[in-house]
Amino acid sequence: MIDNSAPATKTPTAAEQWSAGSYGAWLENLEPAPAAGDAADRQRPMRSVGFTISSIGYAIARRFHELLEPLGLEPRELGLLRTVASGEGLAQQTIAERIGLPPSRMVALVDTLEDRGLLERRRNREDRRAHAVYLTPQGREVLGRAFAIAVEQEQRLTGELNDEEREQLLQLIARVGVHVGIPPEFHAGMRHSAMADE
Amino acid sequence: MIDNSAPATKTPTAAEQWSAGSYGAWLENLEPAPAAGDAADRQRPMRSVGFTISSIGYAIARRFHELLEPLGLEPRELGLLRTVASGEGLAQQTIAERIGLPPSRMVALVDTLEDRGLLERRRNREDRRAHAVYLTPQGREVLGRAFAIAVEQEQRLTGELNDEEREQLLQLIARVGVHVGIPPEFHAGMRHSAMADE
DNA sequence: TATTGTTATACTCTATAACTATA
DNA sequence: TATAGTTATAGAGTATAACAATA
Repeated sequence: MIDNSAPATKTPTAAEQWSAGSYGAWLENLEPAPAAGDAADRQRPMRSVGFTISSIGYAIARRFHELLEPLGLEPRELGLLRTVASGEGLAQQTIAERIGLPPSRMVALVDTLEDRGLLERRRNREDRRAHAVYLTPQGREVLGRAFAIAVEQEQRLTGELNDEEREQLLQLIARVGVHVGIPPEFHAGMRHSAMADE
Repeated sequence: MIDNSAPATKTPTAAEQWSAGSYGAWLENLEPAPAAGDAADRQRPMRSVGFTISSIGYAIARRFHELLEPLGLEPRELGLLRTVASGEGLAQQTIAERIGLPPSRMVALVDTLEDRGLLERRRNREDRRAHAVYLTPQGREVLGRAFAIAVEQEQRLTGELNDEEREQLLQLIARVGVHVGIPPEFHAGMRHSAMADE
């Protein structure tokens, strides 16, 4: 049996946020969906910009996740490695704050990467409460390989666009993104507080 | 303590897929990230098409989730309502298959919407194992309101684009989407089997 | 008394598989 | 024996808050 008492004001999980259903599908016409049984109609791509960006964006992120698997690296772990690389010696919680993660979640995240020898914690001498986080040489190497994978995917994705089209696409998306607050440095999925008010 | 024995071959959760970190951030240069402490640099938008689409797409879906809250409707529930509307009287598991959900998950989903009076189950007379699912008048009304919300968001998102630019954007994204398998009818986040092989 | 990092805990979402009732 | 739907269960991911060490 299901508890259905309250409409739930809680923080939405990533899964909830992403299963956006097919909200833009009606934008073509007022029929709520293509006729049942007509498989061809159901294959017709959506004409909603919002729906299309979020759906394809989801597929791209999932694909990247798969591409990263040979490295044994989760996208979130990669995000952490990169953040550490951007300022080695930062305190654990400073990093957590920067990428919008609660400190308690950082612990396990850093643990696994430290166990794999990709980064290391050192006690800060001036404030012995704090852990300064550093990349290991191996961490730097893995970071480089992940970089190469990202570049490859980008090239595959945009391979058939010429430079002008690619620039055009980036600018058009950016103009759409303004209305949800362009997520600047870190992927919007990494933190839950990046939403603009609109 | 964390079990870090295996690199995890399991099905990634939506959260894992989405927290793509900032994989495209390096595409501008080989520096793994803007210099620490330089807040202005960290605000600089990414120049990676893949990163940008997935990050903004995430923000759009999350925003839509928020916009839907006054209706007390989750995006996934909306997806179900719409699918039911596209073929009323379909069996529960037929719908599940169509939107790529395991039958067991359909149960609670239909339960909550039935409890709220938005749809109803009727026993199929010819096969009394099957539940035919129908919208109620109230369900139809909520569907209409959700539709209006989706249209509003689309207009806000693309308000400053003219028709030509909007069409251009859709086509450019579609050309990128080909490489991850364009999710046609349902949002890629709704099912886990929509990935193309590339 | 406040802060860094850690651990404990409780809650949600999920897939799998066992179960029932019909066929 | 197979299928539609349901329920039970176990696992992962998460946020919150209590905790220890240090300031």
